[in-house]
Amino acid sequence: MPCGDSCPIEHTVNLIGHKWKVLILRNLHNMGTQRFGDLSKEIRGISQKMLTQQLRQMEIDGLIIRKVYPEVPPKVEYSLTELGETLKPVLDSMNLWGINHMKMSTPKDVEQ
Amino acid sequence: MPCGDSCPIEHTVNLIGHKWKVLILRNLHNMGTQRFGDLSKEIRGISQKMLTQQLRQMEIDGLIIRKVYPEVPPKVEYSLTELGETLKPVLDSMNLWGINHMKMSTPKDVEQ
DNA sequence: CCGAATCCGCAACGATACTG
DNA sequence: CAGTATCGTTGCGGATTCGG
Repeated sequence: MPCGDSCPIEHTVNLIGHKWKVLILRNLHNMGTQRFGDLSKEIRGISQKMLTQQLRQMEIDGLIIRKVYPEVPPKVEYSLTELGETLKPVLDSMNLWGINHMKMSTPKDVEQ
Repeated sequence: MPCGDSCPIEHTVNLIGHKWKVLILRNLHNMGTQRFGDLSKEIRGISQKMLTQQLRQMEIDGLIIRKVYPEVPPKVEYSLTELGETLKPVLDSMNLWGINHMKMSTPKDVEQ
């Protein structure tokens, strides 16, 4: 992995070119600040380890903010940074494409 | 495991929510039809196995077309399908985000 | 109790060598 | 040239455990 960021889209891909990251960002965009448990429940299919791992990396990359409340029971909230907010057009385009090209197994049942 | 196409963006992610797929699509978009060796050289960092694997899946998903020339030496060309072409807005938004937020000397593009 | 860390089994991945 | 085969390594999911 010599390069990685030689092209603009490669930079983007290195930050959000991962299935779970996109879904996490989608959740934070739609729902706003969310707790770990909320994300875990909403994004069913993701393991706790994967969720933690991706959240940590996205925090390092400056896409999200991790706020820990030193309380009992533990409470950790995740929210988008300004940089994370700027990804909205990308998420929107992906969402729009999904709407237009999803296999309509149940006709005209496209909820949006 | 209802791996999810319950949401539009999940459908998109299931098709192109992978680092290499995005880069492959980017190449086919920018360069047009390309041979296996071309993709392998342009997308340095990807292994042949990974390239083959992702190309096969994208062919199954109807994003690209694989054209084999029954010759010696072998010649295989990959190109975008109509469906694959429709992903251009998504790739463009990712590329645009990369341009605006890549850590480089874009003087004052960072403002939005 | 919630969020994260640990161990383990398995699938994915990279590098190399080989084939048609 | 365009893959396939094999192998060693890494990454991931699941269950369990820790820690506040």
